[in-house]
Amino acid sequence: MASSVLGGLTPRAREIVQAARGLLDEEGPGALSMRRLGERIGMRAPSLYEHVRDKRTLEAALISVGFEEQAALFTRATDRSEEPLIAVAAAYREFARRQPHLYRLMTERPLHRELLAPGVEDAAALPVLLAMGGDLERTRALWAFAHGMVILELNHRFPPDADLDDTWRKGIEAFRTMRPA
Amino acid sequence: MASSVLGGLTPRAREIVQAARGLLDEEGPGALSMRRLGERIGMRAPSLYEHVRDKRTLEAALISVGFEEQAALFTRATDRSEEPLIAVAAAYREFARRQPHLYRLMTERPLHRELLAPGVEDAAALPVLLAMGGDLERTRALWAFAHGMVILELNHRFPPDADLDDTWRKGIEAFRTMRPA
DNA sequence: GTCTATATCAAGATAGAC
DNA sequence: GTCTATCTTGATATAGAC
Repeated sequence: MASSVLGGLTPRAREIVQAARGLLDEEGPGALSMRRLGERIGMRAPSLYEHVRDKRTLEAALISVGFEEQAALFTRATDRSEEPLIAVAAAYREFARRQPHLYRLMTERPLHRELLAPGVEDAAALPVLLAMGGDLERTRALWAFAHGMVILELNHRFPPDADLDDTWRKGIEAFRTMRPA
Repeated sequence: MASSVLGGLTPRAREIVQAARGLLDEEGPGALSMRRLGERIGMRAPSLYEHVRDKRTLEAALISVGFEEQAALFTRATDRSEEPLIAVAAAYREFARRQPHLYRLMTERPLHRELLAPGVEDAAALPVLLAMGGDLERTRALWAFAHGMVILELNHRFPPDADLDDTWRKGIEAFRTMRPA
């Protein structure tokens, strides 16, 4: 079991969460309704409530899995890298581009941290913090830059002629070369 | 007339857009329904359609006004400033904090540029570009940082103990001290 | 454990009377 | 120009039968 979050569920609940993930990935958060979810696994929507508490809890499970995947991806990217900051930024962007809908779900609303699997958020943040030499505020500033880049791109807010690879490079360079406080 | 966007509307349409702005500012995008809007100005929802094409067009009018306000605010902040980059960043943050719901409306979805008043988007961007010495890609990187900071703060995504003033300072410093490409 | 039926709520938009 | 009535769609969630 790659995910300890999924591993902690009953088989039917796991099936539901996995179906939710498929629906989310394929059609976005707007398509993630209990009805559509029921359709996907051949069950009426009301029956889902026998296995998952409510929709918020279901979304929290998806978010927990997302954090697990980020933690693995970021750790792999920074391990043995000579430029961990560049590597983790590339990994961050890659995660968001490959799973844009999950990324939105994870960032566009307040986190219900009490519904998350314990520790998953910190586990995802740790490799980024290490890549920034342990400086919390600089790490958050880098995160803001990376999130801004990713979400503005997903929202098609950059002008069509923007050279985003170059923008990424210059932004990262700003953080990489700044002298420690 | 402070706004050329509002100035171009019939009186009734202007009244509707202004009521929409009030509703948005007070209760957020979720409360901005044609029904609620009708209530606010003492008119049934269907009658609104005599004055505004549809909801998307109405939202686009609000966004155009937002860009006008940003342009004025950013220009005022950078004029005669000795540190225009710091000044424009502060103004950007101030705009978002003072009108969080309008800010969301302006950034969280793809822009329907064809529905905007011509030129308003560029007018808001220009003072930022000037503050960055005319470098487009660096300006976009700064924008991504500022947007990331603002939207993560609005979404309550930073941990409660985060010192956001300090994070802003460090992020801006990274961009301010970076050597030109 | 799953079903049907239903409660409740809210949305955008149109037809046609006045 | 505004109204009432309505269409169409969709959501989360519960009650109670099987």
